[in-house]
Amino acid sequence: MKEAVSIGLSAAILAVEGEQPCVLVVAHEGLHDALPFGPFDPARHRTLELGLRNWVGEQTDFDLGYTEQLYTFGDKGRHLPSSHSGPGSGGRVVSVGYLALTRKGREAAETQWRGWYHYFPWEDWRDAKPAMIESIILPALKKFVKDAGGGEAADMRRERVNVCFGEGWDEERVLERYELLYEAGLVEEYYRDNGLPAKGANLGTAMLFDHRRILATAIARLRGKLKYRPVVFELMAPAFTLLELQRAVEALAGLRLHKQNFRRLVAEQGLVEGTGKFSTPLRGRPAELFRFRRGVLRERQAPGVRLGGRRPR
Amino acid sequence: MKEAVSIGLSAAILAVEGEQPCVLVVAHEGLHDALPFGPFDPARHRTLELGLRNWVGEQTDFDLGYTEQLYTFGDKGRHLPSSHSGPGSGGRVVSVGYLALTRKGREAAETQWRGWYHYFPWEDWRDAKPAMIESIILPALKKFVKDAGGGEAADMRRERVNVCFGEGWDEERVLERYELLYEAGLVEEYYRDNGLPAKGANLGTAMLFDHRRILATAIARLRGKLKYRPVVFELMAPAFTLLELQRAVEALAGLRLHKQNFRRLVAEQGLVEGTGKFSTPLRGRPAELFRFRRGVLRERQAPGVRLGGRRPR
DNA sequence: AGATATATACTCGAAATGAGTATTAATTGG
DNA sequence: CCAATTAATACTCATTTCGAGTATATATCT
Repeated sequence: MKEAVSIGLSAAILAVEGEQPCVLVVAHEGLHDALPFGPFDPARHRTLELGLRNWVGEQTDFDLGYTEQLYTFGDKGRHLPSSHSGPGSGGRVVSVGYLALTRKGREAAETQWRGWYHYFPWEDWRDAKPAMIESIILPALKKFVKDAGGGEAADMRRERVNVCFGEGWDEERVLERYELLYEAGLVEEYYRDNGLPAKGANLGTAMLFDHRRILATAIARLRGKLKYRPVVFELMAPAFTLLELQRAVEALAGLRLHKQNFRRLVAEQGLVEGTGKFSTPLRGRPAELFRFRRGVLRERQAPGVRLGGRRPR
Repeated sequence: MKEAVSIGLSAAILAVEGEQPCVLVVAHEGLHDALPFGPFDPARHRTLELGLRNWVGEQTDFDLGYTEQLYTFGDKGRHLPSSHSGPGSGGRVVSVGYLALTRKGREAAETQWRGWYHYFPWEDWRDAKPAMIESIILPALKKFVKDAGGGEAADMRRERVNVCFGEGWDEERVLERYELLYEAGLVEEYYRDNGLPAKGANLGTAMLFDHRRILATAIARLRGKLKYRPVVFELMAPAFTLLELQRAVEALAGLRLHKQNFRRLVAEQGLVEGTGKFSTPLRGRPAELFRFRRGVLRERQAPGVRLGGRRPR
């Protein structure tokens, strides 16, 4: 090895508050939002995950509950310009991204929670299909296909556009969509990474380095996992009503669910158990408070909240 | 960063031949089988994956088709003893594992294909539930639970044993099972990594470093992906009969499938299309040859071979 | 011709899924 | 107190999917 390599650990720390899914960001250098990021020090930490937990514990007050490694990025040029490689190091930074789930609490000084649809406004289909898809994204992607100049390259682009934004919204393809918009020059990072002057539509809020890509990976992974592992409960208070649970799932998935079927599912699967206590809502009938039933882990194969969502058009 | 870190890239290169799922290994130092492994040189390679493709191309004759990053391991002490850290480096090795799918071809001199159930004999349920589960694994794990001395620690172990080897075989939990057997001292690597004299049952064939763990991760990922992405076709010849396809899926999943339902599924999903040609088998009625229908990628959300397998007891 | 092996077609009941309607229990404004 | 409103909860129903068969067709081998 001739060039020094250092390892950076980035974490997409996620939470839900009511109907809003959030991510913990640091207002980095006053320029771009960034994910909490720390170096891995092999002298101090036995494993990568322990390194992560260590500096997250130092920088914020969180107890990371569930954590999961996402992906290791080592790109030069693209999302990681070498001029910003990291503190005190001249060489390459390889960054290992993590997903962490937590309950919202008091954050440290420089960090704050932000709704993640600020970064991915096209991903929230709860109220309706986001208008920007028809008005901005699809026309721009049509041009992107055209610019390939016909032939096989154009076919591949057309297929990607269709898979990402065509008929049949697949809520899990968050990363694929972001990568497509990146390549089509629809997000700010594209111009920044390539040293070009910004032009055209810049969709969503940009982030530092490749952090938006890591966040996209995290959301995609979480949306997938939701369906076959009871991960939502990491984000919920110890007791909750079924509607609160549903709203949380909807927030994460970016879709509306059918209420009656949702409760049937959750109940039949044995994911929750009643506490006997009831909520005291401002209006409407009080709902029973439920808690997560740990037993499912033993009993069922894939205990998750399968979401047969409704996709508005 | 005080200590030097180097990045190693390991690849689990998988193929299927008839009924046998294989992995490409190098007979390393005459001691243990190893996965093809190479250093990442940041000076030469723009991305991690390009680095991987580069030296795999050098060491073997393969064109890696589908590749996917699996996991980045940075453990000290455990699977990566620092005395074997890698060529010419004194510090830690962080290893990035990859899954690659290919069609079996002529391999290079030092490499060879081996059936992956040599390393994980408990994972092959095609003929019957492997006898070693009842005769060796479960008794040993029972002792492992007992050794925790009751209380919460024992409960957690019991739950893990139950999830991994209890009622309801989940073919995807390959890594979880391997990790459990490791911790319970049922595989050779446990004794090697901890500098202990080997004792008790050593299940399956051991591999170098943490390579068996990476292979377990690869198999788990592949078994999962099978169901919602048409990855099997990366392993098949351009034309194949439906039974050949089924045998390949069964080999990967380690389960038997219901023939009539399998073809119904594959046909209804539009995963394949007939070529009009027919096989000329040694005995029995000739079967039509099919090819993968690329179109599905556009049309369907999760085009995979959903396997409602039969699990013998 | 008959045995054997495989391909392919079709059936049937059970369970899961998607989309409702109906009813109940609370609050709020008149 | 009554009607409107909001939300919880119960129940229905058609459709699809799934698991497990039976039945029949088309080869080869002896």
